[in-house]
Amino acid sequence: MTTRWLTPEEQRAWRAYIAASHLLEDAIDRQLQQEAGMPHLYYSILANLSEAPGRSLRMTDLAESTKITRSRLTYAVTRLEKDGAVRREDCPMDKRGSVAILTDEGMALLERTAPGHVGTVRTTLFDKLTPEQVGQLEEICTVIARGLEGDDPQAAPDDVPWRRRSSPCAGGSATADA
Amino acid sequence: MTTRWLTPEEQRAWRAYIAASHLLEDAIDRQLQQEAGMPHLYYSILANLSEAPGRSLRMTDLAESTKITRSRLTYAVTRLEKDGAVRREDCPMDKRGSVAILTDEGMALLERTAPGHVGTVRTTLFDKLTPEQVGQLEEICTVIARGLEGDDPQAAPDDVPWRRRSSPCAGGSATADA
DNA sequence: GGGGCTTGGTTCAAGTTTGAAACAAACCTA
DNA sequence: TAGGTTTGTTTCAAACTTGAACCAAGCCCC
Repeated sequence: MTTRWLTPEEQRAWRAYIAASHLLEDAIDRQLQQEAGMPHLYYSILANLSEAPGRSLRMTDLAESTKITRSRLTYAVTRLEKDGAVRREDCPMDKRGSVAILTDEGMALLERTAPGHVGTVRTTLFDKLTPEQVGQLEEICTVIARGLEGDDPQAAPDDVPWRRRSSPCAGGSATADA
Repeated sequence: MTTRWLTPEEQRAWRAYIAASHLLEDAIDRQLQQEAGMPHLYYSILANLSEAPGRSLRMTDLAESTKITRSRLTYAVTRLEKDGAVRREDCPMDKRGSVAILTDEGMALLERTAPGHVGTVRTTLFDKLTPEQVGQLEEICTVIARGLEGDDPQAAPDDVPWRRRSSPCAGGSATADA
């Protein structure tokens, strides 16, 4: 089949998207690097942990919830562990597994830096959008994400339409990415 | 001033955005790495060059148009030069400057791999959106990007509202990022 | 016409990401 | 229950990114 090129509208949208996502990620990374001493991804890892029951999550679940690869997560958690923001424990239910746990120090860091982060997200993003646009953005992103979720490149064409996973190691807590 | 946290709608939008942008970038990077042997950014650099007059652009202009730092670009162009996709020349008008030029080989690579890339952008993004959503996405991203454009962190508070730059070294050509 | 500031680009070290391989524990299943 | 496969995680080397220097070349202006 001959390529269906992008329409002019699609091209404009695509370019705008690329520009916005680069600039936005840069701005947020810079702000967090300055005030929290870590890039956005690392902050998100802490934020995700803070919302999980017991402020802890198995590595694979954490990778899934932050949308990153397991090896990237391993590296990140290793560093966060050195920083004292996270601690690793063996998973009691599954000897293969390990669990990342947000330490009190990590929680404190999060609480201390959350206002600045939210501020940046606000001024760079939400303050620029109307409430309708916020809704539109959510819809658009949700659709895209759904289409790509658990999109293991090596899954057979009409394989596994269902999705797995759920945490074993328990608790109860709060405080978000932004 | 006490922090204005994100509303529930904003939180949902923000999370969806983070997820979508990670997943999308990953999918596109994987596809391009496979079929073009380079990550998305590098492909974009070639695409940007292909559309510039003379298929060439000064480093700073290229960095500006791809929304990346100069040092990142230097590294990328060095690699693309090794690959034979790009060539560097001294800028005749300004002895400090250097110009990146898309080689015929680079152009051929682009033409060969563009269909696959467009295909991915289509199936992961545009096929999932209604025409209205494409328009909304463009608007949203344009606003965000405008707000962040040339956002040198070290620019004085109410400094330089105007923007500079324009290419010196000339020509004429085509073929887009997607 | 020689300082002093700005601009265009590169370099370097430290940090991060990638993807493939390695491992070990868990899960079949005959 | 041994053997084979899958799953959870880490490891390793190679590639990439970051930010702070650095080095010229242009600019300004007295």
